[in-house]
Amino acid sequence: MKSSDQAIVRFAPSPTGYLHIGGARTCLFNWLYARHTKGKFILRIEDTDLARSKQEYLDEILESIKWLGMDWDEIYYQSKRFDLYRDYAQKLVDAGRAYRKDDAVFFKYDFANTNVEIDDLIRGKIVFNELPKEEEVIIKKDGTPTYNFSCCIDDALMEMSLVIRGEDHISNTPKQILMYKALGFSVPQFAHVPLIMSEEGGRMSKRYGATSIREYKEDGYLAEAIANYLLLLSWSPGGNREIITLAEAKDIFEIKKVNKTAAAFSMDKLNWMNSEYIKKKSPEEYLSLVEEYLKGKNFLPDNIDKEYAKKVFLLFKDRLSKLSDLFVRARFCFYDDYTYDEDTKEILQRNLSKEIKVLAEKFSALANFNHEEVEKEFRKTATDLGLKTKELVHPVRVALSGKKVGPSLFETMEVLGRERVVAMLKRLIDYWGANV
RNA sequence: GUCCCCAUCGUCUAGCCUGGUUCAGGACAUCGCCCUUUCACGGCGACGGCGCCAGUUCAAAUCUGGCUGGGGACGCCA
Repeated sequence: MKSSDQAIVRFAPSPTGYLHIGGARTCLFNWLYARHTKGKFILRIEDTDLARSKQEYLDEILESIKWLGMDWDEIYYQSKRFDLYRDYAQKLVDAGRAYRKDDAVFFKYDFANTNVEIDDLIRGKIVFNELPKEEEVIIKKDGTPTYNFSCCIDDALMEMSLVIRGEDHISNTPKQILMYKALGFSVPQFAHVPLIMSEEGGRMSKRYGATSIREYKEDGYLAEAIANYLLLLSWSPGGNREIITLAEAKDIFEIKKVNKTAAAFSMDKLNWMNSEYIKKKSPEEYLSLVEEYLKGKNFLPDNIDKEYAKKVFLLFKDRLSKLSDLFVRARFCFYDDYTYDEDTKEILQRNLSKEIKVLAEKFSALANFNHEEVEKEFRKTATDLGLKTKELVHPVRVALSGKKVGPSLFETMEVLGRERVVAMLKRLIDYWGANV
């Protein structure tokens, strides 16, 4: 037995789907609690449903857990423990607490023990007035155990000091408590964490955007940001703090501080947090993150100069919500087949062909095409032409990117290079020529 | 239908356990101003909340009850 302050907890995913937001947070809470108490964190794969469990899901779940920054001390597979569950079922049959029928085993609830109390660390005592049925299947006719049964046996045998799981399991708990008692096991403590709701308040579902951790990774969210954001749903480090790493959270995390209220998932806030984490990265870290992210994405043209690409990415670093924003925002730096966005029409209404032509000539004659020189020349030219700087900035930005918004214009020009800048300016002049 | 859980700004939350220090603090979003090369970033500011009704108390966001509202569970799925 471990000393009582060292927790033994588990996360018990079922490989019948990808690791989703809710599961990830339950996992996070378990992991944090185990690490906080210097206890043990067990992964238990609940793959008793042979038809629906898939290797691909298992791989993905494990991958996501690691990606988020967690690790585990032990891992078990329920599919390898079927004999064990059958043995315990047989014990119950022998004791007259269960019976066989149609190859299945039915557990008989002890109704003398109807008032089941749950000792819940988050919610206090929960008392149930009724038990829904008189009996429960514990071994299905195919010989596999049902959830409540295998869950009880494993939580007891693996000596869980605390069962941390979603609130949706509260109603399973009285059934399980009765089984613990029938089996002669001591009943663990429970901590039922609130559910994560969709932005609309209902259940999280694919209809309302990504639900799996994998999808967020694919979309260019950083593991630290996801973990941090998930932590903030139903838990707070206090002191008006929001940005916190797992390593820091581990020191102060208390399961009793998890609140009872279901929290709505906010994509806006996640985006904000992700951008914070991107900004905090050093240029080198950011660049390798982008490189890793772009693998297999087929975004960059084949023979693109790597140094050029890096400069482009750096241009956008502090203004991304997620790495995939690059696909839309930075595309103009790699391809020149873009068209001008619909919302730039207003800017292009005023025909500045003559002025842009002068600017292109000045740029062609410029000794050093770096952003300082470009800016100086740009401002001077605008003034000479009787324009405010910004009257020239807007259309030039559209010329170069097709967009109304973007990074610093002069730095962008330096990165793009003289040749490309001049060519794109001419393209805008042609556009005016064709559209007037 | 039965059982269970929950209830502070639009959203996430601090405060609630141990009632007065709170005409409730922070963050996201929104809006405004400043900076500026547009957006963004940054800075400043605004908007906005203790669901309702009783009760306890000198005093309630904080304690109690009811109501209302939201959520969950009722599979030989997990």
